Amino acid sequence: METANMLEPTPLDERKQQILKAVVSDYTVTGVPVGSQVLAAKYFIALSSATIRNELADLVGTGYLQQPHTSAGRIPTDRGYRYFVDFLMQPESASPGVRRTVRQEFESAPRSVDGILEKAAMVLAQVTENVSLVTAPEISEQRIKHIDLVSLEPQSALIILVLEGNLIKQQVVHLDRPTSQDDLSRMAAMLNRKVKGQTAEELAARLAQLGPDRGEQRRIIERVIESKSCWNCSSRAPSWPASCSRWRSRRM
DNA sequence: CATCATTTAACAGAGGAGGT
DNA sequence: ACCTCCTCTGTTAAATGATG
Repeated sequence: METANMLEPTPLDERKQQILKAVVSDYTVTGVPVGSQVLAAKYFIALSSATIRNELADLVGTGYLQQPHTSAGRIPTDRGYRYFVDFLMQPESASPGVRRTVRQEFESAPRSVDGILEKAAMVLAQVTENVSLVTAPEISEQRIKHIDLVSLEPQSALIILVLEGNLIKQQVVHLDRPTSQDDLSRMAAMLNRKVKGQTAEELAARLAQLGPDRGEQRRIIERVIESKSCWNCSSRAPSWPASCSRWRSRRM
């Protein structure tokens, strides 16, 4: 993976896009590096191989293609495949049969996140006839949109955490002393000012800066970090459940 | 008409495959 | 190991087309 190049796609003009598309298509079928003459003969009859070589050299320069050795054709890089999938590949619409299967399966799916993930993996494997892996979003990397604190009992409160993408997490926190809803609301307002837009990592750094005298605040921030680190852990005993890691998938 | 950008053909060199 | 053949590349000068 060329991580440095994967960050931002370099814009390509129409012809470079068509050449990249042809290289990826041809290479995925033949498995051999694609040369300028092959491209000129099969895909770009109106262009000379020399013109295509110039374009290929530019595509190598921008990191979309690579050359195994000096006298070989070009093969797509990870970045090239990424660009192909994101911008050049024509998505195929699902057949009526597949649509029917998906609809039926999800109508009977459990309502829990875990159940939905499991059902998604099963349906994907069924319709593609391939092994499938599904994972929940990486919540720990998502930023906080809003925090709310609701009094449950004098010494316990519910933390409601709204994350990017409108994901909502809830956690119960035990308080050192009886605290009114007014106090919790003030604390929530203060927390929103301080932690809004932060990730779990940034939150942990802020936690380290808090003095020992900020007991309640510290406890709440700790709970927020715990909430963000797990997709569907229980509100009383936060832990990473085995089922969370069982389904992992990545975009291509 | 001059200038600039693009495209093309031709050439030399690099590297792989196969034969001896 | 060496040679030959083939394929492919990069470079360069010339041709072509667009623009002011």
